[in-house]
Formats: sequence, C-alpha cells, structure tokens
Amino acid sequence: MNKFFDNAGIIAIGSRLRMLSEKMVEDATKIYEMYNMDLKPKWFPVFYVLSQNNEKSITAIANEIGHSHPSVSKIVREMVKEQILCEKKDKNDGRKNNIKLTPKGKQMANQIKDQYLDVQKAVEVTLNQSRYNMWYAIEEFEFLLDQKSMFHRVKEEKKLREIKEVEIVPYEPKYGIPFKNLNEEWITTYFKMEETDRKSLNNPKEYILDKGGEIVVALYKKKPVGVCALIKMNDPHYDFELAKMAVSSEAKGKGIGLLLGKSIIKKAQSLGAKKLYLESNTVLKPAINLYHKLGFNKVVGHSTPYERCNIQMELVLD
Amino acid sequence: MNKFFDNAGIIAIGSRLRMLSEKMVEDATKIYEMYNMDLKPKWFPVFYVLSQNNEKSITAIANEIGHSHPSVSKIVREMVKEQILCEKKDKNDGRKNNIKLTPKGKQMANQIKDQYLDVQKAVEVTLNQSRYNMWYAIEEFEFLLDQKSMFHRVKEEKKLREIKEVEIVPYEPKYGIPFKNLNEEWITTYFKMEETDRKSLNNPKEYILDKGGEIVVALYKKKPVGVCALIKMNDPHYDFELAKMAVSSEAKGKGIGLLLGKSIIKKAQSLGAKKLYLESNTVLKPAINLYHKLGFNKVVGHSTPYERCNIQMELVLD
DNA sequence: ATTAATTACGTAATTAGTTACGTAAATGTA
DNA sequence: TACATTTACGTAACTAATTACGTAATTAAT
Repeated sequence: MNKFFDNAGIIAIGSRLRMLSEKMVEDATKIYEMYNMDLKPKWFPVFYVLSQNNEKSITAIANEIGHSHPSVSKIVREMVKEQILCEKKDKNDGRKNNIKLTPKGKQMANQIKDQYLDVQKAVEVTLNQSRYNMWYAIEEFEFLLDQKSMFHRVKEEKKLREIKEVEIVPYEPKYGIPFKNLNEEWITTYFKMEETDRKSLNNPKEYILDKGGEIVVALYKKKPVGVCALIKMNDPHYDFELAKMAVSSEAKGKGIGLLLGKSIIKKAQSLGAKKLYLESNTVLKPAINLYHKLGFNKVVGHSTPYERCNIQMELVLD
Repeated sequence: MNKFFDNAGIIAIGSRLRMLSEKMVEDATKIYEMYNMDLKPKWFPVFYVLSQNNEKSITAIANEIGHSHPSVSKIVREMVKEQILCEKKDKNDGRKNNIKLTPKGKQMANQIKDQYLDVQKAVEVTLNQSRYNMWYAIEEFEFLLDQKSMFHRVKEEKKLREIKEVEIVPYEPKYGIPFKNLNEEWITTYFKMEETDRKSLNNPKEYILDKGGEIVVALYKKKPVGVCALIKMNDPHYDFELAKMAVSSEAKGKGIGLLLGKSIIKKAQSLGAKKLYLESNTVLKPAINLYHKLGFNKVVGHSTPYERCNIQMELVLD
C-alpha cells in the first residue's frame, strides 16, 4: 500500500487522505469505548456543537459542521433514540426543528471533557514530533484551494503544457483548405457565410496576400488548428484589418488565439503599420475579450461590408 | 464550518481529513472530464497499478492499493463492463482471477499520461506555496501512527492525567474494610480464600502492623482503590514479604500498582531492609510483570503456607 | 392580498467503501 | 493419502455519507 503511494505519488493524495481519516475514525471508536462513552465517532460533530450551544436547528448544525442537512437529520434521529438529544418545534417558525441535549446528554458532555483533553494532548504531541505540522498543513492547503480550486490549477497546468506544442507559422498554399474550413466553422455556427467571406476564403492569395496582407497559421502537434489574417486597407486612418481569426473548437482554451493575435500584430509592426482595425460581433464574447487583451479599443462610425458586424475596434501601434 | 474546526480544534482532525479528501475527489471528477477520460476517480488506484503491471490478481491489487478485496472485485467488475479491463482465470491456480488492461485500457493508460503530469505539477505547486508541506506532513503523521497508534497515545495521556489524582497514604483503621475487600476481589476471582488470608485480612493490625509491618493505601479521587502490605518475616534471608497487593478492577491501567510497589519498597528501605520476598502465581501476568519492573527476580526453594503460590521472587536492596 | 421565491427538513435513492460469510482450490500435516 | 488449514474471491449486508426531490412554512414582490 505504501508502495502504491510511493509510485503514484501526489496524484493519489485523495486516496491517502481518505485512508488516514478512516484510520483515525477507527481509533476514535476504540477511544470512546475506553472512556465508556456511548457515542459513535460520527455523532461527535453534532454532539460537540450542541454542547457548546443550548439549542440549534438542523440546518444550523449542518452549516456549522459542514455536513448536508439530511446527514444531520439522521444523526439526530439516532441520538434522540439513545436519549442524548431531544427535538422541539420552534414556536416562531414552524419549519424549524430545534435540537438540544437531554439531561443525559449534558451529563455525557460533562463526562467527556477529560477525554477531549487527553485526545487533544495526544494529537498535539504527535504533531509536534513531526517536522511538518499536519494540522497547519491542512489549514494552509484548504486556504489555497479556497483561493483557487485544484481543478482550476490543473487546467492552468494543462494550458501551460499544451501551449508549448503550439507553433505559429507563415501561410503556405497547403494551408488553403484549413484556412477556409476553420473560418467556415465559426461563421456558420453563429452567422451565415456572406459574399465577402467566400471571396477571401477561397482565394486568400489574390484577396489578401497579393494586396500586401499576411496570414499566419497555428499548428498544434503539427496540425493546423488556428489561423489569422492581416488585410491591407484602403483607408487614410488604418493600415491593416485584423480578420479571419479562427481557432478550431477542439483546440480552444489553450491560448492559441492570443498567440495568433500577438504574432499578426508583430507582423503588422514589421510592415510599418501605425493603426489596426477590426470588426466583430458582441455575441462572440471570448473573441471580444481577446481583442481587449491584445490592446484593441472600441470605435464607431465606419462602414462595413459585413452584416454580422456590430462592433468595431482599433489598435494604435507605437 | 471553519468555525467548528477552530472551536473543536485538533479533536476533529478525522472529520477534517474526510472533508478534504471529499473535496479532492469532487475536483478529480471534473478533471477526468476535462481530459475526456471515462474514468471514475475511485477506479484510479486499480487502473494505475494495472498500467504499471501487466497482470495482477484481485487480492494482489487490493493489497497494493490498501483496499479490501471485495472493493477491488466490484471496481474490476465495473471496469470490465466498460471494456477497460479483462479477466482471465490463472492456469496454475484455479482460485486466482488475473486482471489486465484491454487494448482500450492500454490506450487510455497512454492517453492519461499528460493528465498525470498536469495534476502532479498542480499539486506540487500548491504544496510548495505552503509553509507546511501537506504531503510530507501526512507521510510523517502516518509514520508516527505506525509506531504508536492514536489509541495508544490517548491511553498514555489518560494514564498521565489520572496518575496525578492518585495519592499513596499510610494505613489507617478506616481503611480496614477496603483492605479486605480489594484483596478478596482478586483472590476469589482467580483462586479461593485460604485460612492465612482470612487471618491477615480480618486483623491487619494484629497480623501485620503490630509485628513491625506496614500497609499503604492508594486513593484515586480521594477513594481507596489499591492497597499493599509489607509483612515482617522470621527468616534469616529476608526482612519483609511484599504481600496483599491489590488494585480495584475499575482503577486498573492507571499505573497504581507501580506507585504502591515503589512506595512500599521505599518504606522497607527506611526500615533498614536488605532483602524483600514475595509469592505469587504465574496466571497473574500483569502482577508478575509489575514485580519485574520493581526489580524482583525469581527464586526457588522456599516453603509457603499458600496453595496458590507457584512463583517466588526476591529483591535485593542497596 | 395574491403569487412567487426561498427556506427548513424529511424521505428515498445512490455512492464508495466496509465486514461477514460461504465455497472452492491449494497447501500443509499426521 | 486423508483431513485440516489457509488462501482467493464472490455475494450479501451494513455504514456513513451524499444528491435528488417533495412538502410545508415563511418571506418577498407585485
């Protein structure tokens, strides 16, 4: 068993915690017996809060000890049968079931104090014998998880690892089909293809590159999963339009859009651009977000050939 | 909930461990989903050992991961249904059910490697952000519990606390009844009362004290719970016999016998004794143990008035 | 004053483990 | 070689929690 933890390591931390907690509960049973306390370990949290408070409702107890209310409900029923607790409907609120210790329960609460002292000492001594205090360690770990869950942390690591396998390369004729398909994917799911789309997607060389524009392609594990174009504009205010940005749905969430955007902006700068322009639609929230992250700001009052455009943005380069 | 742990403190360590482990399992479910792995968290230990070993029997897996074998049996059945594992009777041993990964399972094992890496990194990063590394802390704690269980540790604390409430006082006439009853208790449970017993238990003054002997009484919370006598001997080899040592069954396990013994030996020394003698029976193992701890050694060849005596011991005082 | 939403809490079903027990195969022993 | 013991493992019952859901009481909103 220890071999398993040594091999699997940290990824088995959940199993390890469960086993340790089971071991503790097992010993707790024997400890209650030694002190002649007719209490099951699982009753302890309920018993404890009621010995500190005169009276509490089911949900109030559940919240305090971090159990679900049905769990408390069941525990209370068991303890009522053993005449440790008694129930009483709340006078002002007919839904509430107020629970408190019976005289027998109070006597037990008194009797158990020595046991608490001994257990506390024993655990403290054990913790103090170790270099890494487990009680503090758990406290810290819970605090860190409250700030950012383990799921969230793993997601971040995944992204970090995957982005290393992403490569941004210049357009080549062999990327013609992916260039078209990746763009069609998002356009047809949210809008419909327009005439202007068809032209530039079918003939990127003629409509984009030959006019002085650029296209970059994102490869993930050597396969094209994202594209982005820089289109030369005939406009006194803007040099280029950032357009035809697309990332395949399977490759989303890896930060590929950001890489494409940064790469195309760099290209624009190397071409001497001073100002970039783009058109989009506010339903594409992640895209708008990305454009903001890249430094684009909203502008108004430009004409557009696209029906789907309801937001226009610009980026001033230095 | 945190309030509960803050109040109850360390004695709720079992609950806290359980909750933390539940939180980890919850996140694990979401993590498997994110990687499109059709694995339940509870399958992980079985899956892991089988991806490290070609083939293993049910109990071999159970031992390695620290589960009961029915648990593994159930998990394996579920995974066989999902065609991740396959079973095969052992050729040499008809009882054994050898389990291994199917091709699908092997493919999953290969696919899951990235996930392992990410999870490991994420956990490591979290642990390194804390002052007390929880993984090491658990390792240490388990090590300490292996050496001495929490039950054992609590028992020791109990003894330490209780021994403070034990007082050894000299005999007084009011302890006549307890002196008799405490001795009758053990004699009648293991043997039967003999004439010599009756005499000295009914008339301790005449048969023990007036002949130059001593009696001490142990009080626990002011109540007499143990006695021990020092009886003057008419023997060239021995000054006194240690006898009539008795501790009430309710007060056993608090180390009262040791206190009584030490006290009576001290008394013997103050009376100038050079050598003590005692008689006992080997069925009384804790007693024999205690006599050894006090320094007594086995001797042979003395006559005794007691039927129940089958071991004789002496202690040389310096 | 109704109606809608929320809260309290019980019951039922589910989950992930356990212990208890029975059977068959293998192993040890007289 | 026969019989007892041990081992492997499945089934059943139990345990301690959960989620899902329904009902009644209270509170908020129109």
